[in-house]
Amino acid sequence: MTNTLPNKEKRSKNWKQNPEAVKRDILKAAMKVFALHGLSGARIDEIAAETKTSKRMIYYYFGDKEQLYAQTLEMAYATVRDGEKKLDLAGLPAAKALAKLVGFTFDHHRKHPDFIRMVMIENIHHADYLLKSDIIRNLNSGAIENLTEIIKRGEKSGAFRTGLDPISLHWQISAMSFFNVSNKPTFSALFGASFFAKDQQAELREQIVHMILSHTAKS
Amino acid sequence: MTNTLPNKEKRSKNWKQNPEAVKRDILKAAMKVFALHGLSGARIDEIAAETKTSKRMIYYYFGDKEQLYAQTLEMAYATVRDGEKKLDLAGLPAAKALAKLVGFTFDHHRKHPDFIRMVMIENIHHADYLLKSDIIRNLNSGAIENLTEIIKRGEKSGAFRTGLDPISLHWQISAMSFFNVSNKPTFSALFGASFFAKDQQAELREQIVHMILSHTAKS
DNA sequence: ATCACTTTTAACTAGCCGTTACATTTCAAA
DNA sequence: TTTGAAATGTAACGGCTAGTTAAAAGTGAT
Repeated sequence: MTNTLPNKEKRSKNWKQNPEAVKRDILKAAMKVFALHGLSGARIDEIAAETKTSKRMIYYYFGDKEQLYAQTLEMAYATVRDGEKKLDLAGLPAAKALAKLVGFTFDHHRKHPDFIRMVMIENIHHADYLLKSDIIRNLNSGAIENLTEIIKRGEKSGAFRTGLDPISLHWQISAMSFFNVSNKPTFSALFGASFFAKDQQAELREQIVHMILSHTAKS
Repeated sequence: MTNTLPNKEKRSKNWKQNPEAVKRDILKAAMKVFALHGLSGARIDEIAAETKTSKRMIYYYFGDKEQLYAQTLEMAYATVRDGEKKLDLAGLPAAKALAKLVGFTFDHHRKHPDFIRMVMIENIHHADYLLKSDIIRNLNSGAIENLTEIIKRGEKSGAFRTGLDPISLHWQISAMSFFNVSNKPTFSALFGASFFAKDQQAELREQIVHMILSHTAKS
């Protein structure tokens, strides 16, 4: 090991060669193709064709297909969780905060179908790659902390019934928001695509908010 | 076309060669492997190894991998929908009937993870194969008819609020029952496997029944 | 004995992952 | 300014996997 390695942070400032950008470009292309075809269905050549660079560079930076997939999954979680940070619930009373959170989650999932599909694929693979990633597990504690805080406020103010479990609540919100995107193809094939049209989705959104709120409200 | 075809029903009685049994055997093996690895991830050799017969017979009876997958999907839907027919809601008042239906669906999905995984896989493929299958589409009208009937009774008796949509209701029940199985790997990787332990699942089941009932009840 | 249906054995072939050879460019450091 | 490591491009290839098929033999009704 030589200790005269150039400082990567400094160097990247004025470089035209930009390894980080190339990596991002590859990950973006990989996300597109993996989300479309799954891990085994995706072709490295197709991913390469979607990049500005070449297949050669994929192996140069990521080693093999599985490692590329693993890092793509990490990126997918990171970007989506990053978007969730923009939600600010601080000033609101508990019920309002929860309503906003549910609605936001519903919208957010709809806006990120590729992320949903990555999670679907990961479930097909029994979460093998997620389990290997320390990064992803750390990202997801935030969602629960948010809910824990809201529940606490709601119990104290008397708006919520007692004994609510943040993980169960998160599960319920996730289930309906996730299913709405993940199962759109089969559901609309069986019961009609109109269910996923704009106005029907707006109504569904309100129903879900209502379901969660009436479930958490003091009876 | 020769009209001297032997009567297949009669023939199968004393035959040792039994094409129907071979096909069923293949479909069963295919279901196992497709559900485990997906369409592109599944290996014909692995499917063949799971059968009592050989790889060649798969092609003899099913043509190619895609047709085998398509028929496996049809079988998956058929068996599961068949199991649902055992549910009898005739004598019950609407609210009781709905509660029973929700609980049953939750249990039924849990009992058929391979079916759930086939549907997940089909969603990854944008329901391409489901759309080609007339058989499957016809199978699924039953679920909606059941709900329509329950809603009608509930509205008439005053137990339910008016304006309930059977498809929305079916969506809500499906979402939570489906997600519970489909996303078990990632969810338990992120938030702990204890959530899927026996007692916690029983509690979740009750919560879901409660959510649906309080949502349909007259406010 | 015939003939369609069924089954076995074994091979073929295409595609795709992964690798490598080789040349060139970029930029920091000596 | 020379040196050298890191980064990129082009192009080809090799090996193995896995889907598919050829050919021939077996089975059983008529």
